[in-house]
Parts: sequence; C-alpha cells; structure tokens
Amino acid sequence: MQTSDQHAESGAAGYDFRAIQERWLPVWEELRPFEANDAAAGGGRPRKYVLDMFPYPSGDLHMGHAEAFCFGDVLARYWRGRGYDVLHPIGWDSFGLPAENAAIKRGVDPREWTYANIAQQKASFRLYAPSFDWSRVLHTSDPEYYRWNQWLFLKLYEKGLAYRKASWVNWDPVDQTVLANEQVLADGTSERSGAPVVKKKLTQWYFRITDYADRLLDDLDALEGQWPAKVLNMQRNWIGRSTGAEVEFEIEGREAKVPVFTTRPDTLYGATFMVVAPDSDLAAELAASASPEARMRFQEYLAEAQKQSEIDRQNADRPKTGVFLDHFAINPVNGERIPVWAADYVLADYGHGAIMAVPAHDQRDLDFALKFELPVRVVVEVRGEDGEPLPDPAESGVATAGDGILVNSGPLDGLGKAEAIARAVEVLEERGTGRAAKTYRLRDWLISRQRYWGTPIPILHGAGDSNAGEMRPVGEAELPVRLPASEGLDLKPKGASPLGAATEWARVIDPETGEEWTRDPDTMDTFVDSSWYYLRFLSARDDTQAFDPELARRWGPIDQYAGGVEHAILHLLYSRFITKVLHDLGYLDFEEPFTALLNQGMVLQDGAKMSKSKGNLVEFASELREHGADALRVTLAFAGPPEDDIDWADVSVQGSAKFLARAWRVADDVASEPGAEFSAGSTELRRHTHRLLADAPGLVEQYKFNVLVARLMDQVNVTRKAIDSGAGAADPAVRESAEATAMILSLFAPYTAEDMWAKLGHEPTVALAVWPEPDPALLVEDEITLVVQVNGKVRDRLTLPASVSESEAETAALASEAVQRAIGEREIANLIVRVPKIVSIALR
RNA sequence: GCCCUCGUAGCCCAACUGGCAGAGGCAGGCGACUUAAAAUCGCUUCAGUCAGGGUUCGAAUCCCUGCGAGGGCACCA
Repeated sequence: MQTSDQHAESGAAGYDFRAIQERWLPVWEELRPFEANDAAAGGGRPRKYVLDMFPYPSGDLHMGHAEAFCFGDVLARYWRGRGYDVLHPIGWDSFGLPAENAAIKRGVDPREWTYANIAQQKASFRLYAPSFDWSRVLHTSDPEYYRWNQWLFLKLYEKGLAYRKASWVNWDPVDQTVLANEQVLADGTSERSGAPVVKKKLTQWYFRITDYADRLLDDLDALEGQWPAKVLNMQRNWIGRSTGAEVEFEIEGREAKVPVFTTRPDTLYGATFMVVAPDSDLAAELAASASPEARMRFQEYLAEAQKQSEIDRQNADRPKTGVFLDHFAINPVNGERIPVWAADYVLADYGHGAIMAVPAHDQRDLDFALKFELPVRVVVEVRGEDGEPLPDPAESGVATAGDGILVNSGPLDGLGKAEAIARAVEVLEERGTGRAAKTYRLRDWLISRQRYWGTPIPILHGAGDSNAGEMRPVGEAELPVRLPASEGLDLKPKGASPLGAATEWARVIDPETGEEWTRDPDTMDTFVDSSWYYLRFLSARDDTQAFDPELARRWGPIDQYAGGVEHAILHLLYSRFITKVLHDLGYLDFEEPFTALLNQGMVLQDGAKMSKSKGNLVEFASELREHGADALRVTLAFAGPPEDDIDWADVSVQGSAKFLARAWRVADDVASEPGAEFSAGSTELRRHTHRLLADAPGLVEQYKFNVLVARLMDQVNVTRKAIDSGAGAADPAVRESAEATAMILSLFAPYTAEDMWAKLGHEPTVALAVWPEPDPALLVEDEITLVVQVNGKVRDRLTLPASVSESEAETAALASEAVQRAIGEREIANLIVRVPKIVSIALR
C-alpha cells in the first residue's frame, strides 16, 4: 500500500526507487564487489586507499553521516571507475564516554548499548550502500583491537614517549575525568560535558607529542593544496611555535640561573623586573627563602590564584595582580639588579614559567608596571604612521611593540628590530648567558582517563614491600589486558577510575617471584584508538601483529581522507604524531598518514545546526525511507561545494528524485543493441558525451561534485532532446550517452545507475565498469566563437573555423562592421589577439 | 589583538584559474496532457559579481582599503 505522495515519487513512468533498491541490494551482497585486493602484484593495477572518518555509535546514523559518507563514497567509486584497486573500509570508534554515560543512566553494560547502536548503524549503511569492504570491519572496543592499542602504548613507553608525571591538569567536574588540552574549548569549558573545566594537580600518563612539534609543524607545508587551508591554519595555530631567545638570569642568593624565554631579546636592556608564575616550582622555592612577610603574602596570593576558574583566568581584561617575592635577579647584559615578582599572568607551563618584563614594549608588562609603580624604560624608539615618535608608554599607558631604532641598549643602539634581535642573540651566546630558542603552545598529550569504557593501560604498579613504587609494563605476550565485566562495578563518575574497584582484576601476582602488583586503573583517551585505526584495516583479522608493514607499504599512506572539520586539530594531529612515531620505530615508510583531506560542511536546517532540542531535526532514516538512498545522496552532492554547509531548507530531494527518474527513462528508452557501433551515431550528441567523459575526472578530483551532478543533468537533458526530437532512440550515440551517464551517475546514485546498466544490457556491476577514454577527435571544436571587444565592450561575435590563425582573426575582427562602427574615426592604440577566445582593441 | 576562509539572479550554486557573467537546480510565470488535480513534458522571467580605489587592452577572478559573514589562536612572553 502506498500513499499518494510515495506514488508520485516513484514516478508514473516506471521509475520505482524502492523496487530498484530491493532488486540490487541482494545482488551486490552476493557479488561483494568492494573487497579490496591485497595481492602483491595486484594485477598491475594502481591502488588507492580511500577512508572516511569512522563513526561513533551514538544512536542511528544522522544526516551528518549521510553527507560525509556520501562524499567519501563518491571518491572511492570514482577511483574504481578509473581502473584502480580501491581499499575503502569501515569500522566503529566504539569506546568512549557517551556509551558509559548511557549505560549508567539505563543501568546496563556499555557493551550492550554500544553494540546495539553499531548493529543499527550497520543496517542503515546497508541500505545507504556506501561501497565498503565489509570483510575488514573493526570496532575499537573489541579486545582484538584494543590489544594492539596496548601494544602501541608499550612501544611508546619503551621509546620514552609515554611517561607519567604530576602536573596541573584539566578536570571535567561533570564527567569526573581529566581532559587533554585539545578537549578544552576556547571558553574554558569541556567539549564533552560543557562544564567549566577546573585545574587539578594529578599524576597522569602523557605522550610526548612536543618532541615532534617541529616535524608536525614543518611537514604541514607539504600538505598545502591537499588539505583545506583552514585545517592547516588551525594546526599551525595550535602548535604555536614562537622563535626568540632563552636568556639566563642570575638570582641573588641562588646557585642555579633562571632561564626565561622571550621573542624580543632586542629589548633586553629594557627589562626592569622579572615575573614568575605563582604555581611554578621556582615561585615556591623563592618564597621559601623570602622574608616571613613576603612568604605569607605569596601563599595568600597563590591560594587566591588557584581558586580562579579557567574562564576567569583567561579573561585578559582583568586587572593585573601579583606579589613581590623578596628576591632580585641580575640582567646578564647590563648587570642591573631587578626585582622578582610572582603574577598569574605568567603561565607555569609555557616557556620556562618565568619572563623578563619589558614594560615599555609589552602591554601586559606595562599594565603590571603601572599598577605596582615599577620603572618603565624605553629601549626602542617607535614611530607612528605619521612618522612622529610615539608617546612615552609610561605616560600614555600604551606599550610600543612595533619596529624602531634601539636606544639605551649598549651595543644594540642604532639597530633596527630585526638586526637587534640577531645581535642580542650573538651577545648572549658570546657571554654564555643565552641562546636562540623556540617554544611551543602545544603541550604533551594527556592520555589517561578515570573512566571504564576504554583501553586499559598495560602497566603494573608495585604493591608489595619489595616492589613498592616500581612500575613495569605488561609483557606483549600477555596482551590484551581485557576490561573486566562491568557487572558489580560502580561506573558512576567519582574521580577515580572504576577499574580500581575491580580488585580481582587489578591484583596480579608474578608467578615467578610471587611479588604483588596492581594494574593501572586508568583507561586511554579514545583518540589513541583512532590515531592508528587506518593501519588496522590493512590487517583487521591478523592476530599476530597490529598491522602488516608490507601491506602498509602497499596501501599507505591514505590517498584520500574524508571527515568533519571538528577533528581538524584533535584526531588529525594525534594521528599524524603516531604515524611519525611508527615511522621512527621502523614500521612505516611514510611520515604523513593522510595525503589528501576533504572536510565536509555541516547539514543545517533553517540556518541552524540540527538538534532534537531545537526541533529542527531532519531524520536520516525517514529521508532514506521516503526518498531512497540515491535521491538523498544526489541531493547532498548537488547542494553545493562539499566543504560548505548545506541548509536543508535550500535543497530539494524531490528535485533529485525527478532527475534520477529522467536519467533512468533515458536508459529505458534506448533502442539500439549493446555493442552498437558508436561512431555511427550523432556527432553532436557524441561530442557532448565525450566532453562529459573528459571533464568528469577533473571535477571529481577537485571535489566539484555539485558541478559534476549539474553536468549529468545537462547530459540527461541533451539526450532526452536527442531521443524526442533529434537522432532518435535507436541512434547509437544515445546508447553511448546513456552508458556514460550510468557509469558516472553510479558515483552518486548506485542503485539507479545499476538498474540503468542492466536496462542497457550489461551484467552487474556498473561499479566495477571502467570509464571509457574520451575520443580526442570529438573534443576538438571545428568552429569557435571569437569575441571582439573595443575598449572593453563586446562589439561583435564572429564564428570562425577552429584552425584560424592570429592574423586571420585580426583581419576578421577588423572587417566586422559593428567593430568598425565602434572604432569610428579614432586611432587604434593596442590590439590583442588571444586566438580561440578574443580580440581586444584599445583606442587612443 | 594576531591568523585563515568567504561575499555572483528571490534562493542554492557555475564561470576552462585574467578573456562573451550562466552550466545545473529550487522558487516564480506561461503552455501541453487531464473532467480536474498531482505527477510528467515543453517554453520562459530574473543579477553585472558587497562598496570604493588600483594594476591591465581586458578583473567576479590579481593588489590595497572599508563593510559584512564564518572559523582558529590568544595575559603564550
């Protein structure tokens, strides 16, 4: 039984998307045409690894998934059509907090919720029909997967790239777990729970990503043009390298010198005080040897500072605060004695947690100096746009940070900023009190989490008398360290990992020594899971190794990665880091995992992000049911450039369905036999078809899917006309056009294209049909339209043979009556001929 | 404050990367089919490219300034 609406969309003329879906789905499942060929020789065919960011199983697929997987699938199908062996796998990023929170809410095991959602998503994918290689499916929450996650951890641990330290960390008070820096939003709230993040001092596991900061930054240059400019920019900002100098200051009464980092070593003579972060070890140490009053002041200040939330602390408008630490430092270039203060505008974990303050040329230092009446000394004379010297910062309250001539600076006097920086570094190096240096905004990656639903960290802690305080890795042969059953464990967030309460699980007795050990109770950040999953697809069923390096050589790196821009920093940065580590360990011969990246935009409704709470949700499942997979995919591909957001209010799924029916009817109308000699067909239509074949690859490779769909619409329109009022349905050129249309359309509408392919008398599947090469003879025009401009205005259009020479074109242009009229009595100043296009005449 | 994108018909978007502003679609209009409507088919209206300046024979495209939208970083020394 059908509603009238459905009946309308199935099309009165015989196109019925439901029947077509039901016809081809079982055929494809039988044929399994998308299982990738791993063989070394590979039949001599080139390879492409096309990957979509794997989904998180929170409920059913939504429109965002529909969009992302549509674009990834277009690319995978495209390369197959070009004759490549394509690897296009799918899996699930199935560890993580939402499952655990849902499990707590419903009182069920996280496994149950997770695997039920995966089953639902698999069923939706089945109908949506991306060309996945299902034989390699993986779930990161399977022990067969996280076993190798643990292996990866051990490799980093052996290399000294995984370590434990006590530090101030981001704490999510709602989810009751630590967060990586990357998971704290710009406004100081958690990207997960939305709660304001607080700082806690805890001992946690870190990956030493900062060791790779330079490579992670510099290697971005090679991705220019292959990755969206926006993502490159975001990664560069995030790594945040600054170059400058490290300057060592002596502190009176202290043995060791204190290094500070500055980007402006040229202003060293203008340093009038030093500031250290109140929560740094140095501040505590200096306070300890200060006068009792100073010590008291400091302790009060520190306590006050630590009460601040991240949000308050990040407010740059807030007045400067600080306390004098009752110590003096010596400026290494001029021997000047300057006071040392503690102030919270200096961060403990950036640079060295201490700065030299140059109030004349740094606004923050100036604000501080004016408030606490510290001296301000100009050492760079900066001029404004009008060429006049800028007013004295001490008077104006505005620091002068620009370029200028150095004064009051000994050997630097008279130099410009850039020369002065270079000279200052030389001076420091000569005296052994400093050097050129770089520092980064990037911090080490905090990977431990105090939650249940993740990969257990494969480390044992000594729990006996003889081994107290010791730490030892679990042997590789003993992996995986399986998660204990959740039954009987309280998963509610309470600040300590639930695994700690699984006493049976946690207790390990060494069979040889009888020593008692306790398992590390924390689990890994799920971004560890996703940092290398693309390699596991190569060896998804291999229980002897994480992945086969030979297969990685064969398939890697990923030729085409597709996914949302929300992972522009987190996942992509971590994955790049882990790839470089695996390269350095000798497992990979490449250093960058993702050669090309496509970020799709979001699917909006009436300009707003869709959400249940806003009531503007367009359901993937219902769209799929009402319009079918093909119409949905065509709509998404046609809406605009893939990187742009799609507003569902601006698109028409009905329009897409109409187009598909028109395309299908063209194939249905073809009246010539398969194998008909195309060269006997209408040249006009053939030219159109071959131009499409010639342009389609460039359009796909430049992600201009919307343009390619428009070209397909055009092709269908032109072919329709040829059938109805031109060459006729029996003309072989009509068949040629319909076949080309089916092949290219199969990127967007696999069901419709398959049905067209069958109507045209071919065996399934169109997905493996290699596109014909365009005939160059049909791409050459025999006539061109030459535009003649006089003083920038189009005065005539001349139809000329394509072979026309420059001088012939010039003669023809000047012979035009309209052109002569435009020229009139005036003299020609310049005449430019660009042959197939234009003749441009400028008059004096 | 620093950095990155982007502004083209009523709407979504094209424009061979400096050469006739229009490929495609939505919406609108007219017509055919129909008892009628839906669907289908055919035809069709619609902007001079956010504003201003510059380079050029020629600018939507390159450069500068401004306005507007979106995004990243930010007491980061």
